[in-house]
Amino acid sequence: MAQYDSSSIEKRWEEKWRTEETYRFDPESDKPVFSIDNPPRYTSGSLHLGHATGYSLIDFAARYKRMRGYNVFFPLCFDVNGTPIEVKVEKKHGITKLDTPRQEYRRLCEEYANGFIEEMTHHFEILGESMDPSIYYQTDAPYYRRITQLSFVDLFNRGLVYKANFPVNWCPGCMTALADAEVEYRDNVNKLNFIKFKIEGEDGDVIIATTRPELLCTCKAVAVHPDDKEKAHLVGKRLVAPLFGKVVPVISDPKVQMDYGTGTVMICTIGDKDDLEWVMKYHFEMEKGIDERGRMTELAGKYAGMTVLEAREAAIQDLKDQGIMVKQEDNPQQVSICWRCHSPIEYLQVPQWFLKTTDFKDKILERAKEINWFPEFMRIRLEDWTNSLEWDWVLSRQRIFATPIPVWECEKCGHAVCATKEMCYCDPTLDAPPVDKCPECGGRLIGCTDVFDTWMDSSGSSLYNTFWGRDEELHKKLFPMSLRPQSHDIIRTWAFYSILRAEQIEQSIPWENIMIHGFIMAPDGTPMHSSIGNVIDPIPILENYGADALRYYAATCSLGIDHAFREKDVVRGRKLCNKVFNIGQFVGRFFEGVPAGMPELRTSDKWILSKYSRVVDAVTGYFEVYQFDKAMKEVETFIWHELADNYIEMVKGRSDDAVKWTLYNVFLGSLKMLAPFMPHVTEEVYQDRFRAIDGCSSIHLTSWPESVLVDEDAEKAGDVLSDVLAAIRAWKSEKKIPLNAELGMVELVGEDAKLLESAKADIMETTKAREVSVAPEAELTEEVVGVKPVHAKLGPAFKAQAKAIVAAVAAMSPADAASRLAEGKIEIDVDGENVSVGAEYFELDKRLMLDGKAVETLQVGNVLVLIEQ
RNA sequence: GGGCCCAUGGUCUAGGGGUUAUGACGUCGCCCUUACAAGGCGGAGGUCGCCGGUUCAAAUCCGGCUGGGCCCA
Repeated sequence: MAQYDSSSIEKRWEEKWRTEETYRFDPESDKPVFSIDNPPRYTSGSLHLGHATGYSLIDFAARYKRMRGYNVFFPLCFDVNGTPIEVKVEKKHGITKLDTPRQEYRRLCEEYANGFIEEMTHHFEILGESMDPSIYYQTDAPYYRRITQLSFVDLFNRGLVYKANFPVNWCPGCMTALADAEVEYRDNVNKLNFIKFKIEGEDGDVIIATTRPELLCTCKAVAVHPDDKEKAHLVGKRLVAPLFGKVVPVISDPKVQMDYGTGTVMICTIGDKDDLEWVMKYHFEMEKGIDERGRMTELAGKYAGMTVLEAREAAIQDLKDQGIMVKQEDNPQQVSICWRCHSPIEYLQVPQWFLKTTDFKDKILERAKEINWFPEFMRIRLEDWTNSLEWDWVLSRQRIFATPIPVWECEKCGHAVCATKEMCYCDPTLDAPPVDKCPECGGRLIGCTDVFDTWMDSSGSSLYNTFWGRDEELHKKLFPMSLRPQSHDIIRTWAFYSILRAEQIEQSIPWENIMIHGFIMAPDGTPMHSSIGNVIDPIPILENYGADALRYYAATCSLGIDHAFREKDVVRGRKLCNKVFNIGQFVGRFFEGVPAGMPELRTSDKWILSKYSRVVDAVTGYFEVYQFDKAMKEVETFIWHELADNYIEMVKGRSDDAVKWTLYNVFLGSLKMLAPFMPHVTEEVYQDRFRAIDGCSSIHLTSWPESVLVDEDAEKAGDVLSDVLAAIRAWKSEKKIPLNAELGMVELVGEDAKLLESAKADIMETTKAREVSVAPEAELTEEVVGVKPVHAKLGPAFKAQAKAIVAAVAAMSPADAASRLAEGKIEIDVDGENVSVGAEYFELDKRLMLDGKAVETLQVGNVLVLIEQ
């Protein structure tokens, strides 16, 4: 009759937790701290199923640690920075950053992003996440940006920051650098030009294919594939590029596509993404053939001043005129264009700020080893990434909605003056520099308009969270943090940069542990994309099934790998809520007058307590290594199948102290183990059934359960008992006898039957038998019905002969084999060799027989159950 | 193309050399039993992606292939 109604119940407890500040981190407390470097949620608005799952996994750890007595630091936080918001704001208001005053542009971005925060905070609440608003932060706030700037000042003063040229996506139409997110693609067909390069010092020439002959003026090399035997002789030679007469080497590189064009490609600075990669890989000197306006530079000689397209046409004409053009082919390609003005994008070198990173590779690898990775293999990804680094971190971005780089530069000599620590937070486009004039040449200082890569902000979260730069004492106490939770796609960014920053600022790891979860896929296992239209909105799922049910699904997602969404698991979660709720409804009546200390227990009580104790140990172990899926399964199986299906079914009719005490403790402990996963339903049951006795204001403020007793004899007896009861239930089911129908006598015979001597009352109550007896063995005859080889012993002892031994024994009748084994060993002929195999290599399946009795018989392990109806 | 990971009944999943391969959902049959029919009991359903190798023994270890996921500044 009773059903668990998630919607009203969840809301009630969420409100209580909020108003009572149940999850508040206490900076004054003496308890050990467990701090979580929670991923600040990006303020994009809608809640994604992946977020719902990811943050629930983190919450499991937070709640578990709280119950283990830790002062848990789990901040509510938001990431409010960067290009995606700029792009959305420009679309929403129909503006561009070029035609909007800087401050106004920032204000619109802030307004837009902040507009989501209330709703997103609400999302966390209805998911039951135990984040603490008292340690709230958002990454666009001056108090957060100050930390980014402070750390930069430190790095700047230590000489770890420098300025150099670096290629960026550049839009000649808008005259601005573009983030990758601002680049769009368009299908296009242009000409692939086959042109002749002379081999230096030889007759003969080589034909290369290029779509960008205007860039011959920046040609750096010609590349062929290492497997290309026809062209192998060219490698190491030098070619003379036409039009400009540049002499360039021939190199071999596996990135060359042998079947494209002639399989010989020219590398320029910089025509396309492949060029970019080669330039970075081989450290070619970068020559600037195209300027910021999209016109050819002086390097292009007679083409200087022309637009790229004009220069290309002119170059093609000249190549044709000189007889260097062999042929032209149509070439379908994707061209990168600006999302604002649709101009083709060029890779252009512009001055950028760098943070020294490659010098720290070894340190980062060392730190990565000091951190515990869950799962372990994720560290390999970080190591591979670190080892593959070819250049330093480009810190600067030519954007607006981010943390300003606190630097002023001399307009005459370019000397850079950094802000003092006291000045931070500051905005050099508004604030005055720390000195009036350039200390080098006395020139005017101009505020830097560049901002930081937002990873500079994000990677400082472990510093911000531990009060670095704000409260030295607290920082000492809190740093490094305990846990970084994150997804696997941002190992090379968030995890990597966080480790780098902690090393550079604190010569330390940022956190002791890192737990990395996978992605939630669409039900068919493919990624969810709004463009495909297969995105699942978690809100209706929350409304239909409740947060605890969705969290149950999250718990089934093992760490490190991707999971297709399974609504069926959410349904299962709801059923588990209902089950737990109903157990609560039912067992409450046992709790009147629960004895304080452990009373005299029956075997069945010891059995469930012993099982329970093992489950507590197993679940605790799984939580310690963030294996929530295994912890969940262990708790669920125990509550549902051992506690409810077996023990409660068995003790329904009892009301003694032993059953009261056992049920109270086992169910309370089980609820507590479930509480991190399903905070609402466990709170409901706790408040309704346990609070008056246990006395805590919330189950989430109680302490984690401990094992009570381990009694192997009771467990064995209990296992036999539950097998016997299950067999009798199954037998009734098969005979179409109602389960609650009375039975005459149940007699138990055999080797293990005596274990059940103390459980006779339980059997009587559960099976409704009028009498239960345990019979002596004498009345039985024993028959061997099977002789099973023990492979684990046989294999190592007999190696290659094992197979023949197994076959020979299988060929004998079980009775025959058993009678030979009864004498100690069996003689077997293996390829003419007489092998003697001892009885210890076999197990016997026995059947116990009672002749001439008109009863139903059930064989349960070594126990023969006789039933008189 | 490179690195890491994944592939197990109809579907999803556990298991990482040694009895009869785990569980959920679905499916079939039975049961209103002093909480829960959103429940209980029982059954059917698997060449553990493919091909090789190591081993007395491979779902499990190794190599290759196929398909999928994330990342590659």
